[in-house]
Amino acid sequence: MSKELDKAYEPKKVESRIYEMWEKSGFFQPEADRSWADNPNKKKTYTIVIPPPNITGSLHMGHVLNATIQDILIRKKRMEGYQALWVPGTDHAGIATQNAVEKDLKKQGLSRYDIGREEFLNRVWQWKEKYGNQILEQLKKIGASCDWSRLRFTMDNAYQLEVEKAFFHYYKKGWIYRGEKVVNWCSRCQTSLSDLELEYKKETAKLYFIKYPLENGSLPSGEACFITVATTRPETMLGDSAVAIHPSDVRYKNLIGQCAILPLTDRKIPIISDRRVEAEFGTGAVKVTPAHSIIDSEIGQGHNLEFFKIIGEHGKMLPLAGKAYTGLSIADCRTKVVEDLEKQNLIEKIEDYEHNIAHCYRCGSVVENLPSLQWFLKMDELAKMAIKAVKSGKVKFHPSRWEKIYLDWLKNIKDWCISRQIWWGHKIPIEGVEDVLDTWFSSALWPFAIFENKKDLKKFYPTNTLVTARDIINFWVARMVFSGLEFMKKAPFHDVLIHATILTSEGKRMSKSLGTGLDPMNFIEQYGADATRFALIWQTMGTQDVHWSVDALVAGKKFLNKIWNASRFVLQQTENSKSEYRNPKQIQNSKFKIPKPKTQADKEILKKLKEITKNTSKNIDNFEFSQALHDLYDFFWHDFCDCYLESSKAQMANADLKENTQKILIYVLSNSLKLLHPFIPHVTEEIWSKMSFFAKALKDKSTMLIIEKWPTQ
RNA sequence: GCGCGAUUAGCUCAGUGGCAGAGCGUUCCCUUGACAUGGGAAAGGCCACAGGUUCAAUCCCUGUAUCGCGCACCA
Repeated sequence: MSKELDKAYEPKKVESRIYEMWEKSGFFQPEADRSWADNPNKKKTYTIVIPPPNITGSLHMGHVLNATIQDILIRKKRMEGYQALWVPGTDHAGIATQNAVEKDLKKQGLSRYDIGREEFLNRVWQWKEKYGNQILEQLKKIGASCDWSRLRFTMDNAYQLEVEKAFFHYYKKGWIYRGEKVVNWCSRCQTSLSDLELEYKKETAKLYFIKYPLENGSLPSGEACFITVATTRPETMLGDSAVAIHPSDVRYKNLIGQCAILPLTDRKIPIISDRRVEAEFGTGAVKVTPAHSIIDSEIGQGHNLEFFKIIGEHGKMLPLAGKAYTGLSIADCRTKVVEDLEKQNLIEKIEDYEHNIAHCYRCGSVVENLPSLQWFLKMDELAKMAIKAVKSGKVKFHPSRWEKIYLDWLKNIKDWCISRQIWWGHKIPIEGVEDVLDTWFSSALWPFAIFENKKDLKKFYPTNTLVTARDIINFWVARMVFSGLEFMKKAPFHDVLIHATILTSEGKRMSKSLGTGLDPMNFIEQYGADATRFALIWQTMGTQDVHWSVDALVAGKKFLNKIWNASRFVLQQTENSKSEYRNPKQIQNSKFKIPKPKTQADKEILKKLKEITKNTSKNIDNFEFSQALHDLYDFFWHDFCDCYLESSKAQMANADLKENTQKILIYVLSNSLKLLHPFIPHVTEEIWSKMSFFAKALKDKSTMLIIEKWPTQ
């Protein structure tokens, strides 16, 4: 026979049909009825909230790995009888989405200012309708068993209320304040940025050594009459308020308290000492520009220096820079300042210098420092809470080394600039303010803000496991922890699983702009979702980054075919059997007896099955997914197919052994399918349904593998 | 500057204080009734380098090199 199963496994014929079947069954919802009784975990919940992808893009390889891991965890818990809930959703992603829509507008020759705030926001919502769900459809394609009835978006009405509540909660505590501080400013996005939103890129620049004349004309030695400072930003000298040196720097000891004449201006600026100056850098004397450098602003505050804001929000020089420079771009101003200094012979030398320049993480423009009126959230108490949660073990990182990234950031944290001067986002709920909140302010509330009704909140919060990528440990994980502690009095999750990053086969970062990105949808199209899941998990051993290789996909495809054909064999061999073991009702019955071995081969395979059952559970619980999959692969391919299936052929020719062998075949296959199901759900469900077909029980959805009882021995 | 990770077969990676492993690739044999997307066999490794601990080190310790990644500085 083989009219029921094709000779080769063809995912395209199967996957979308199976997914629809699951969706219709309602089994993605934790409330769904289970067919089997005496479930010890019936009252327990197991919850995962998805890291909500941005509404700007489509899934990349990292998303697929991320989702596959969550799906493995959820599917196993579901089969163990838990009320397993995986909440899906998307993030409005303030700057990122706004930029995407602006780019779209630009094609029509428009800017957001041309159409105004209201119309612009309309367009963003239209964008969200159009593209926002694309990524969710892709999640379905890979088999993610999310509860779609609980789909959330960070700008849902109910969610907006939670954000407002959170804002006022902090506000009333006095933890949110408004102030003029020197912040990171992206002059393209026209908004402030937090420290985390900066990306540093190495660049070769010029280091200019500029001579500042001393007020009294000469050093006590009577030789030089300048103090030389080194800078890569000569144009910012127009906003200098001081020259600073390290207090213990003997070279300049006598100059402290004196003044220098700031060239190109008519200002006298004091020479001060400050421990933050590094004596080894440049000449050891540094120009202090309080308005355009964060560290200088701290020095400036400490010494009561004047702040000259000479660079504006659009990256143009302001009047305080002086008449000759007003209106120039930063680059033009630099050229002119250098020329003017050279005319006066005030440039001592120019050296090449390699350093890091801050760029906007969303648009890539160079970030300026400038004083700006912004909202801040006090971080000292919140950071303490978040540190304690990890140190006390209430929140656990896997692998634990990521704790350090988290703790180091929190230990040295500054107040969080939470206002952004963009239009798309949660408006700051204070009269007369046009700013919106940093997108991460709302993401930080995700694990509880998604539960709109109190019953759900009580039942599913705190969640169990957070599965995410390392680059948002501080952006997101840390902020969720303190938000959860502050608003819910409980950390939002217990385990934080930081998974591998998927790199190209050369070990390069996958990136659209570099053209090194691979679209996982192409793999799913060509090899199927199960093979893609297999390939990702197969390669993600330990927590090392993965050098993506198509070989693993091929291996996955072959393995699926192997399972398919082994199943075909077992079904053929048991087609006319009267064994109760063919009946899924029996298979799923917890009282289902383990067949008795009659031969050495029987004994071997049953022993191996017992081992693999134990190990698979253990490995999944320890987040060792790849190990679990490798072991299952070995077991199924070598122990079951190469050894037992071959032995079974002879055994079935023996009338005394035939029926018992059939029982064992069915037993081992059905347990294998269960163990494999979290990893490769479609093919296993499809085969399972064929087994049901032989028992003429297809119509009963309670026989679906997705809710089968997870094997325990 | 500080820290983290890696270095094992041609490639991608597991692994263990006591004969070195997988997938893919390569070579040879097998068109046997689940599967040629298969089966059987084989070749291929000074486990980065140098010291140390040990009866024994690829594994533990110290150092070096190379690659990758964070953080800080980035005047």
